[in-house]
Amino acid sequence: MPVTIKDIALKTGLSVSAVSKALNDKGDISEEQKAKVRQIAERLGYKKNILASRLVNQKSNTLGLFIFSRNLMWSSENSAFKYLSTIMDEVKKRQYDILLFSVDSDLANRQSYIDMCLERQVEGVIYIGLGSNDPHLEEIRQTDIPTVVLEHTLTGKNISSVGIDNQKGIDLALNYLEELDHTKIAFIKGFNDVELSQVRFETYCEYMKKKSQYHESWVIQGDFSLKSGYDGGNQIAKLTDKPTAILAANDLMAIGAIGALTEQNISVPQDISVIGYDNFDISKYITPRLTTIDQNFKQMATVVIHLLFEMIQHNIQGKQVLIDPELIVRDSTVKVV
Amino acid sequence: MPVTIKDIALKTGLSVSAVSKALNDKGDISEEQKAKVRQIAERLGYKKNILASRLVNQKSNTLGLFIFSRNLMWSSENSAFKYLSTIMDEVKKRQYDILLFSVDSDLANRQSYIDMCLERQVEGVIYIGLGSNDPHLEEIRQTDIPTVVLEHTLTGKNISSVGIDNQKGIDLALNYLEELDHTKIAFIKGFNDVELSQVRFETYCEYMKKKSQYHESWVIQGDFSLKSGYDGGNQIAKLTDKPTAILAANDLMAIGAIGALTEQNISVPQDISVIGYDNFDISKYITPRLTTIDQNFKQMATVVIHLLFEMIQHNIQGKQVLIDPELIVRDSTVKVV
DNA sequence: CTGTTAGCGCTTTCAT
DNA sequence: ATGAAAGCGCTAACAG
Repeated sequence: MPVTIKDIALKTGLSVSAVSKALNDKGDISEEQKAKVRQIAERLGYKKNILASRLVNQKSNTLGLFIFSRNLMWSSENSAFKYLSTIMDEVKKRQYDILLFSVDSDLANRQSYIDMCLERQVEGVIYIGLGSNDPHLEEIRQTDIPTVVLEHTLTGKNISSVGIDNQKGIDLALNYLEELDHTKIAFIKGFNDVELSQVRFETYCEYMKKKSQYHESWVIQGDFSLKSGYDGGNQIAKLTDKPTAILAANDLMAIGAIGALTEQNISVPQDISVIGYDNFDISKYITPRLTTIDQNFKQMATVVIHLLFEMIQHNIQGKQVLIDPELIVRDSTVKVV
Repeated sequence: MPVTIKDIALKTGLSVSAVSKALNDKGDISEEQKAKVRQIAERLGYKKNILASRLVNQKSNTLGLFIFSRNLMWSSENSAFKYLSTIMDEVKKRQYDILLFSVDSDLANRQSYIDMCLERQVEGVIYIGLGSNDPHLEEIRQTDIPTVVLEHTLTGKNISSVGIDNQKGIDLALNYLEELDHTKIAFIKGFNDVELSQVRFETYCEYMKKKSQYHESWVIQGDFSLKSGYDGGNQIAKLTDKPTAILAANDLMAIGAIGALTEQNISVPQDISVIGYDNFDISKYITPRLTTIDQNFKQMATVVIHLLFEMIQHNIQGKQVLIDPELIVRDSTVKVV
């Protein structure tokens, strides 16, 4: 049996409420008593039962965190982790706890995300990697719990969303390739069911169609994994009408593709230029060093927390924020000869 | 104001206790009433306040999770994430919640990890990436809360630890290099203050000293990051008495080193063989494909959860488990000519 | 300043 | 089968 406030009351001869006041350093209690209580508490090894205090305070000081795309997560190839450290720091600063929620891979069996949060009195929720056809999307939009969605736009009274301006990012890449005289550009897509993937692809499509250079065979379906990029690279290697450049929807697929091309004796960037998206740290260290689009994960995470607490504490309405991406030129892209 | 059990009691004309029984599907309540209660609850949008029920049940159904090495985490280059998905799944299966604890980077300012857990009535704790000179180590060892430590051996009445047999892993690598006739082997170390790093280095030391081939200049201090591997590679490139092989304490440093060597026109593996440790997914896709030591992260995570719940539910004593590593031969290593 | 009382939302004896 | 009452550990309003 852990020691409670009651035990301290008995030992000190004070009332429970006096002890509570002392422990919480309230004003209406003498310094002597405070000292005494603290000393006894220390000696008894007292630890406050935060669950109980949260119940009476009607305040959980807890945030819920959902991370999706588990398949990617498994291989630590998930951008979610890029945000995590910043989120943890910022949340801790504000004295909140984080409940890390899992989601059943079995769609049908899923309990409502909102219910999980409601039952735990969660004050705010963060979603990372939410799918654009997730069955609970509408429910999330309707909820009263302040919510921030990363990498996916969602509007609603208590919803903010933070993402990269993917259209701008892809345009950045495409325009750069244009400067290098590339017109035959292949695209390796990510998962179809996340928004950022759709936007990246659509931006590519529009550009290529505008240039009358859109060819089905240059569009490769990937899933953001290294493996799918590798497979994509092999597929492109087999093409008779090869592109001069490949734009991948993320760095990992770009790296996978480069691996495959290299194996097929197609050299990057001499034969084919490759450009990624994400600016993962590793992209700077592979050979050739990868040209890519930078996302400022840390900035995004900071904005997420800022928006969330604005909603929680000041009841401010949700906002949609798009962060500007940046082109990082390295060695995997070269001018067409 | 959220709807409570009391509201349902009023609406149904039943008592609070009857409603509680109905909601929890207990035996001593008629089926009709159960149905009625459930229907009203549904209509009112009732959600159980789990905090309250945990308080009375004296059971938090919550696990604490600590992830250290934040500096690495920040770049998603942390093996911690490799375990995370499995841990989340297994914990969810058992109907437990996970509290993700942050640790102040400011050592002095740190609240005791144990206190954080105690206050939240956490039933079990998992530590990933605990430093071997963490100030709270002794406290962790003393705690009554069932605890599992990953990647670090720690013994105590309620402590289990799960790790890779790092000595075996490094021996695997070294023996393989020996088969390839390498005698001049450099080593890129990780952080000095985590156990796995120490073991990996010591195993290398012993081997080299046994062969009378140990040279200070072949030992490079890294920190597990790509960058430090890159710097290490540059350092090695400058050596007059160059090694014929580099063993890095993890894949990321190996990849960084390869990057640097390549830039210095030292080709891997023709000039220098490189071998990593971890078998990160990416290692299969870079050029040259990296020879490395595999750690079965998923297996490790499964063991962690198994041990933890054995301790929590069956009061079984903690165990120290070492998982066997495996050598993965790829293209970054070659026989000395 | 200090103690008494009530109560957060839920569960569980124990009568009825 | 149902309800009254007590209580989990803590805090807050109010009296004294």
